[in-house]
Amino acid sequence: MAFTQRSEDTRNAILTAARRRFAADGYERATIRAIAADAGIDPSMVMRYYGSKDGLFAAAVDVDLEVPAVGDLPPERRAEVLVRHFLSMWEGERSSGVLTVLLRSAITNEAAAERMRAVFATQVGTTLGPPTEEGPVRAALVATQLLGVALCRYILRLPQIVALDTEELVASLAPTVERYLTGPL
Amino acid sequence: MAFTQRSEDTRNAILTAARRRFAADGYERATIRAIAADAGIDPSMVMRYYGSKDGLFAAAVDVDLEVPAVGDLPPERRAEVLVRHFLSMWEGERSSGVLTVLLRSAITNEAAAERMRAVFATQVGTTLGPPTEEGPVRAALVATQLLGVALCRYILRLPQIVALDTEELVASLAPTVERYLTGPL
DNA sequence: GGCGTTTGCCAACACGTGTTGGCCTACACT
DNA sequence: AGTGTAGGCCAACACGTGTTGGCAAACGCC
Repeated sequence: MAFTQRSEDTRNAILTAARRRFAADGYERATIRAIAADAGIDPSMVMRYYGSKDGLFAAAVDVDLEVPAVGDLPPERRAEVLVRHFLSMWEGERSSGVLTVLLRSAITNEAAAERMRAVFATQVGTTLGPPTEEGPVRAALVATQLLGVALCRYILRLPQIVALDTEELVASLAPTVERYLTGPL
Repeated sequence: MAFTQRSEDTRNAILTAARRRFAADGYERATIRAIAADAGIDPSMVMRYYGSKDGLFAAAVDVDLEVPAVGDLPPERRAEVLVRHFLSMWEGERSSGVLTVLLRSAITNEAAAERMRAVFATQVGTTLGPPTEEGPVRAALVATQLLGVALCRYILRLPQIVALDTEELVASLAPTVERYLTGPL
């Protein structure tokens, strides 16, 4: 695959358009026709390149969270680093909505939910510190808070949460995350 | 409307089936035909009783959160009462999945998201205490944590969160909620 | 320059959807 | 018992969907 430059270009154009549409409309409402129109090509090309809508979705949702190894940091800094990284992943241009796609469709699509659990298990549960008995539970509690913020801020768009800037969010969330990481259970 | 008993029965049968289908499949995947089949009647009846799929959805998602007026309680008890109430609303049989419907479809359906913001604004934002300047922000922060838990527990079904029982959840979440209600911003 | 492969578009299919109108049936009321 | 009204089903429509096959054009290579 990927011989010529031209094919790679449209391939990426499709993927970008797909992520934007999936992020904006969710899996079911995002139509192949709309994605193709955004990419400026014919719907049948999407099929040729990605096989099916499911195949395109799988490609669009293939993401690396790049969770930093906070285990090496002093305990009192871990929470802040995590919150900052998480927010920057969501705000970042380069992610181009992958996380929105993942979360949004994990909610309506069981396959996507399974993928999300896998992402969590492999990329989050293991990197929060030394593998102790209670590590995964702590990581999951952190996830409830961070995903809750993402949900309210980027999907439901609760005005009060949207209005907060990064620093205010960090100040509010970091103590919570810190307590989940180090406090009693 | 609602003259005979028979019509009221099938009306409720439709609504129950609709809630279950909407909760299980989301707005787009839940088809009127499937809902009608579950209710044991003809698809056209759904139209006659609720006008359209949107109308049915609006009826299915019409919910009262019954948020207790925690403003009257001593501050240190408010968080625990809120968390307990929230969890019991989700676990409760009587809700028959209304909250799942609301959250799940608020994510793919902009109308549902708007409704969710409205529910939050009218039923949550006002009942958490005396109407101060920063009240709504505090309520919204509480929402991020509680909705995050609901998301991970009832929709994504993160194993670590599903495994916790009510008491463990309350013990973990109440301090967070308490800090959002009373701590510094 | 000629030729095979790739890139792309067009038109169409098969299917499932929300929605509608017409018809039969059973109830309620006098 | 007779009759009007409401409850219910059937068949169909119009539409948008994912997907497919065939055909024109552009490219890379000899």
